[in-house]
Amino acid sequence: MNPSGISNSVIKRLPRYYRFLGELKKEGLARISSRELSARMQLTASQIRQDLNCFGEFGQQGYGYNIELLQDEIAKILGLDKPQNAIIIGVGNLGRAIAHYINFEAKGFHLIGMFDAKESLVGQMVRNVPIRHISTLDEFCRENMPHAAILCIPKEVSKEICDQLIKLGVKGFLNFSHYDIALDHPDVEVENIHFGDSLMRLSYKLSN
Amino acid sequence: MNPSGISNSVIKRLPRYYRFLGELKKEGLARISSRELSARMQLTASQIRQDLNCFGEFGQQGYGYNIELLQDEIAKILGLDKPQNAIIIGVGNLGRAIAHYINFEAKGFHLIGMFDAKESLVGQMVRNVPIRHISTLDEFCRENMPHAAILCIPKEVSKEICDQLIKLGVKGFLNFSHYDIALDHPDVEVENIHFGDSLMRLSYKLSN
DNA sequence: AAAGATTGTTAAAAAATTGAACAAGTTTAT
DNA sequence: ATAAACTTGTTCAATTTTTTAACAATCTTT
Repeated sequence: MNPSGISNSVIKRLPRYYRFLGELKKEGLARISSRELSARMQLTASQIRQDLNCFGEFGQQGYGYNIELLQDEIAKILGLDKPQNAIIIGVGNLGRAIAHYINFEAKGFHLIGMFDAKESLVGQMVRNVPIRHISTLDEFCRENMPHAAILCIPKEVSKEICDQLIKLGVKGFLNFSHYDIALDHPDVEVENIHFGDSLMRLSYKLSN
Repeated sequence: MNPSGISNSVIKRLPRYYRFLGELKKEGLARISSRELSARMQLTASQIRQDLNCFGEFGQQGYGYNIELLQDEIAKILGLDKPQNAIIIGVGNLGRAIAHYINFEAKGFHLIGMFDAKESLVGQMVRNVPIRHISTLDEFCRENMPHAAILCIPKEVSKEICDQLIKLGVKGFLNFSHYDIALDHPDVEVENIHFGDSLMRLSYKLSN
């Protein structure tokens, strides 16, 4: 069990609930029962009720759940209603794609800066956010206090930047590098996305 | 337990073992014991021995593991020694970044094609692979038999393309879209990467 | 006011994961 | 050559996690 008292598998499922509820809303539906939702999501109704019950009582007997209301509640649970400032470190192909591709506001974050070591990139705007030189990171963080950093840099430079960011008060990382942040900094929240690992697992599954 | 008889958590750890062994090799080391490796990876020695024992006996009493040999064995387990043909569907910011950023050959795949619906992209080369028009997908697949597809397209078009690809014999997906492939096609191998979900989980962790 | 539906909650069952222990076999040092 | 020090593969038990089933309480609908 987590420090929070909520198991990891529940937390992992939350964004999916959020997404499905968004779709139901789009379909114009107003209410849904755990049984209907379970059929759609390929879960058991029991599991859905239990998952939600970790955080409160959002349904009504005989009625089910109000879709919009439940989605809002899950948004609150996920903290989406209080966006946190985030910066992107590394604006190569990946960093740039992330900046373009992701709707940060809808995922609980507000992108306030991008940093790279390449002088030629400095000053460029991506989605109204300017690329700054990595040497200005300290100053920027002291002034703007980002909560989270998205690491789109190679493993080799990750440790140094991480140390720096953590000293500056950054508490969370979306980590695309293969540097093991959590191992060196157990006090910090990390979400890892490792394309390579995912591909290797796919390779495994296809080979066996 | 999996069809294969190997638990998911073991499979999830395999790429990390592979990476760590690669680093040890780079450091010029030739052998390592489960205890040393466990200290580096923040696991128990027992777990490492048990994980490896799922696939065979790769160590020697009193000696430990030969690093290069063990890495090779894990490569074989992951199927990295027999690269599978892969295609990228959707060459927007994300697809392009993936194509540039990932060393497919090192992860068990061989990138043989990229597809997009935008005429203006057709003919462009990315890493020596040409972008083709999505209308030529059928023909291409029948001739080249890709095993895996990397979906860098929006949810709305994913279902249709998936159906098409599966009919054409594609067995594995690296899925960046929010379409639930596994739900409609339980017979197919899928690795999901959902940036949005990861960000929301990070938001949750930072808010609680 | 009765019938039907569905939640929140509890408790049990099942499954997965972890950790400790040790015989058997290797290596290293003397 | 021998003994001491290591380290694996493997087993077993313990723990934890996850899932499922069940039902009283309560709401909705007719």
